[in-house]
Amino acid sequence: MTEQNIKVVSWNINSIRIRLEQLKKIVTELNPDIICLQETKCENDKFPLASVQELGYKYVAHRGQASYNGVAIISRVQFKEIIEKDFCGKSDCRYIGTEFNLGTKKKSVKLHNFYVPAGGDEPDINKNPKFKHKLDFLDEMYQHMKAQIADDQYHVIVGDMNIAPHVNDVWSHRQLMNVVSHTEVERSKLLEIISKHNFCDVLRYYAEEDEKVYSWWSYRNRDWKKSNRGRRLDHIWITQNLLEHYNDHYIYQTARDFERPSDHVPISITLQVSNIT
DNA sequence: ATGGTTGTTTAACAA
Repeated sequence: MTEQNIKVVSWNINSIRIRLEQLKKIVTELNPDIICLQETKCENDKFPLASVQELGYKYVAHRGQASYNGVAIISRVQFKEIIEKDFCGKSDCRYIGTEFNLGTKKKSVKLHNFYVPAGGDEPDINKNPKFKHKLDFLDEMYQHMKAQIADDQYHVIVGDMNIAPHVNDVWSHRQLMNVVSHTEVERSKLLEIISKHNFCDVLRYYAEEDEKVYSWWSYRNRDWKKSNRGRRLDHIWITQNLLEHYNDHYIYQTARDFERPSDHVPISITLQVSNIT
């Protein structure tokens, strides 16, 4: 971290244990102060804490379960509190938050890291309980963030939301409108969380309206770059009071070409925190 | 219209 800026990366790592070398590369290339990870697929006692700390991230908050899900926030900057919450009555480790004190006045900035359920294949709550879980999760996410922002502090919300809300967040709106991640009901629920809480959807806000923005490319395409059938499933949202502190953002598309890559690429935001008062 | 791949864990399951 410079004294001026703080860089936060969000990445669905799809197993932290097999991609530690890639995490190291991302640290070298992007030099983030804080990294939010999803799909760590790693139980708490198997979390590679020492390796992460050797990369320079002394402060670690993580919640994981075997085989599936799991989230982590690793940081060079000390946080003063960890926020843990279960959603939908399940202990499936899809959320973790941390509270920092930043800027000259040591103002509270809360960072929220989400891994929204993918929702299965069939976009019908009567046939597919995983899709119902996804919609229920979004409702609870709405309420959780409503309670969180009641303190009128600074909030950064990141994660794999598993929803591409805008028409140009997918390679073909027409072909994906009945595909889970881009159905009307999911898109409107996600957009409602953003708009009703007055968040800024950073990656879309700083793009042209007709510009395609992707963070994920399926493993099931032979050549992801050639077919370029991407979706913007990963998000960074900030409260309006942080918009004036926005410095930069980045989608690290190069990571999709790593050897044995995750299907998601890291996204980042840089905030100028020195003048937070 | 269908199938395509990956990770965890070892036959499915989830993404």
